[in-house]
Amino acid sequence: MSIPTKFVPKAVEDKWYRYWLENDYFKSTPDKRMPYTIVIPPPNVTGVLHMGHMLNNSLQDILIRRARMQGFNACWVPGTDHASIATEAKVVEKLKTDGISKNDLTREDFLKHAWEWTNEYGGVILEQLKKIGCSCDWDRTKFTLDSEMSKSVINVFIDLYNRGLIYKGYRMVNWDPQAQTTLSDEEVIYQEKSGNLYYLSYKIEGHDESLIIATTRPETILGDTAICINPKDDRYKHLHGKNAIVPIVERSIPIILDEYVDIEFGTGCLKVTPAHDPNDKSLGEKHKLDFIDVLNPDGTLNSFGLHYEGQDRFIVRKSIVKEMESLGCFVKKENHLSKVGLSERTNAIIEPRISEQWFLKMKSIAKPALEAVLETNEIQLIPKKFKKTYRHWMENITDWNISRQLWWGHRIPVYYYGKDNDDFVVAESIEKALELARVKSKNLNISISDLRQDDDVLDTWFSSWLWPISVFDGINKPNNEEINYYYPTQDLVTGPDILFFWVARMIMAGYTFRDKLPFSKVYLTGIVRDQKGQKMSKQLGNSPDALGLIEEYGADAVRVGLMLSSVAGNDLLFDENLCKQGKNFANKIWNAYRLIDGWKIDSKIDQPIASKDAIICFDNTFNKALETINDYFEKYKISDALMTIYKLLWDDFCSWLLEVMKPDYGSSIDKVSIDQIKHQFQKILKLLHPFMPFISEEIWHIIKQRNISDSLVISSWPVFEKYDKIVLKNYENVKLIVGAVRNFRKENNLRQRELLSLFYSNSKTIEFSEIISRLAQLDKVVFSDENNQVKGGVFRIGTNEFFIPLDRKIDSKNELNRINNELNHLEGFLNSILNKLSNSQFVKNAPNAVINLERKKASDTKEKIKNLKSRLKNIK
RNA sequence: GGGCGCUUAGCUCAGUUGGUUCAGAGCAUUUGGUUUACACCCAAAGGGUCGGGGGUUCGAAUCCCUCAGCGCCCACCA
Repeated sequence: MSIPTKFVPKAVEDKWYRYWLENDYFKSTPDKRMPYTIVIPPPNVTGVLHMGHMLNNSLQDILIRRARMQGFNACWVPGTDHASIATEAKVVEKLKTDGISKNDLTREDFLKHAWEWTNEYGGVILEQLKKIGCSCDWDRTKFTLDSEMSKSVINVFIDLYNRGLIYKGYRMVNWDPQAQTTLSDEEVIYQEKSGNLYYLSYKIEGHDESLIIATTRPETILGDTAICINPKDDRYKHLHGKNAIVPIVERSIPIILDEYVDIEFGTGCLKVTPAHDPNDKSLGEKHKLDFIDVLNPDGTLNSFGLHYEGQDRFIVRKSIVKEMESLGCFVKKENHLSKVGLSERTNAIIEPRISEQWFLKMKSIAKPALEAVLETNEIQLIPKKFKKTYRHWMENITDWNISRQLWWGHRIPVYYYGKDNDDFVVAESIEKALELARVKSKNLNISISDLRQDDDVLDTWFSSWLWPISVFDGINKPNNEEINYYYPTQDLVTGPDILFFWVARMIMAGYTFRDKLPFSKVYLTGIVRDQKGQKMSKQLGNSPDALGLIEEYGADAVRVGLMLSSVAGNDLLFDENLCKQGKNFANKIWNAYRLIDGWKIDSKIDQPIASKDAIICFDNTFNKALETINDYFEKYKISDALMTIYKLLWDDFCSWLLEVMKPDYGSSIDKVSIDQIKHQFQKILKLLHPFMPFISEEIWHIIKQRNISDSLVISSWPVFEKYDKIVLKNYENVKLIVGAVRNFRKENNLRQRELLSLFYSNSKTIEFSEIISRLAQLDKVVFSDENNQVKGGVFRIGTNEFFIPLDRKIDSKNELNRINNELNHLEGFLNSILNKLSNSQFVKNAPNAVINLERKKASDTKEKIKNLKSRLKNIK
């Protein structure tokens, strides 16, 4: 036999992927069918495939492949995200290794480098997705910086501005003094660091008395504009309404009252520096304090720093303490553990800094998005537990800071024409801006050279929140055929970590720009962790090489490995052993095919009854499994669906069906049987296809029969047919009997192939006895009520008693033990039932069905006990 | 600090509205097997007071309270 005993994935994966592409099986265009659409969560354009992507995209592929087989017009739109911050940082770093500093480049030059980088590395990840079998419509590939996509973003900005939802405001941002840029909150890593807490005294105006504040950042003293105390703090009641004097600058500042101050912490007196601390900023706004910024962008003090101007903030921290000492204002210092924000990129200590940013008002657009998930259930989150998190965020939503001080991204379409803060217009092009500026300023002399576009770009999410709409160009051409057909999409598969950043905002965008939901189901995967429960990351180096895994185990196996452990919303502890399990499974499938393929067919042989019965049993089993699998899919229990298929193939198909139908060595199989087996196998391959597309397609093509469509990928999902519960019950019984005979052999050290006979009593017929004979190596399975006369072994299944004559000493000790154990168990069980039934409360309160059930249990158990006891007597 | 969630077999997890023998699955482990598809195999076995305590109920893994441990999100103490 030339077929290898082990499945070799490499040999088939590329072949079939190419074949699918060549035949345009993944392509979708609007037609009469119902659409089933998924938009991919666009990975970073310069990213490389990691385990999270594998999980995510395998799931999407499973959903889309099944939908395709179900007859939907399946459309999976792929693409990549420009990922402003991450990409810009990478480019900056790369330039640095080439000896180029970003600060030395013009915006245009920098963007040229960035595009070069993007064109070189961009899309690598999409190629990697193909390796795991993703059936995206690649002709639709989008990039968030494509001109069409850009236009959508700009149009949306203009639209929102015109609706009065976008405004300019001041906000405290994370400033990286080393890179001289703002960072998003996500790029700030908080670390516990031990530092000092300095106690310093401030004079009270018009008094001899002082008050003592505690601070970790003495260098910001020069920016103090108030002292804050808790109004309930009895120690300081006498200070209400007074002023204090900031040492060194000798500035008089008010003593304000706010419950924000923790009486317990430090001295209960807080110095307020609104320009350098987010909390102080809100105090400053609330109490209308002055904002004094004492820092330059590079982290040195500015002119407000007086004689410290030009010195680094950390040097000033030390010297200012010394100066305070000499002034007699220093009281003491304590060790203090505090969290310090560090830049993820440069490791520099972040300075909170107030700057001008663009904001989007969220309250009004959040409303329909909140209702859709919590009230109408138009959009479902899977699992449901995320609804609460979603609500919490949406109800407390704050305005969205959409500007970033970066170059790589969609530049904010705001053009300034004058010196005033309000001298700007919002327009899609500079020409248009000129027109508007002339109108707004009533100055026709303004020319293009007078216009200056805002330097900032938009937050990356400000483009990705449009993704389900913009990939179909639904912003620019709101009535085009594609958007009307594909939108709203069906399922979105993504991680819970971007529920707010992305999912919630897409929902808001959907209702804001199309008045419709963007998708109806959101499947939130877990985060892939290693076995210690740590998040997989490059820094930790605990992330397995995704492509390496495919290389080692095969794409199908890796997909199975991931799916076996992935319950929606639960983090999964990734274990390479799961891939091994997937590989073993692939091999099992492969060998099932090898077995079938190796049989000689003889069309003159009649089909044995056992084979005919086995097919009946399997067919019913299949339909029951199909019902379960479909139900699991409905509930997005993908791993359960896979496990059901796994067991269907491994246990029911291989261990039972094939074992029954396998012709004896050297014999041939009849035509009917082989056709039926292939038919059943093909149905399983269909179920398998979404999970294991490559191996299923490979085997499909080898065993396919003439009247069957070309490719599995476009074949139809099996249609559920009603199954016969009685058949299944009898089949279960068969399995129990076979198992019992096998046990009997084992206990008595009988050889596998030694023929035995089986007699049974208490039941006139045993269904599918031919199957039992074949699998348990019996010459007959017959009814007899006289089996007790002969020597042999006995076992019981349900109420039926079985007897195997054996002309040889059998080990009755085992049997005695077993019967006694069972008797004990049954008697205890019976007792508990009888207790229950004699409990008047139970009889009074429990529903009739439950009571009847208990009665039936009691009588069944009594019967069993009676049988066992008579058995016991006979053995003795 | 605020909010949410979790705790079931050695591991990863199922367990619908409380009610059949409901305590489950896969993997792992142990034992036994195989000249006739697959040792990436076959057949079987062991293994859990459902985190602790209390309550509601005729009846609790399931509902309530409480304690302990773990995790996530948000806001962060000068």
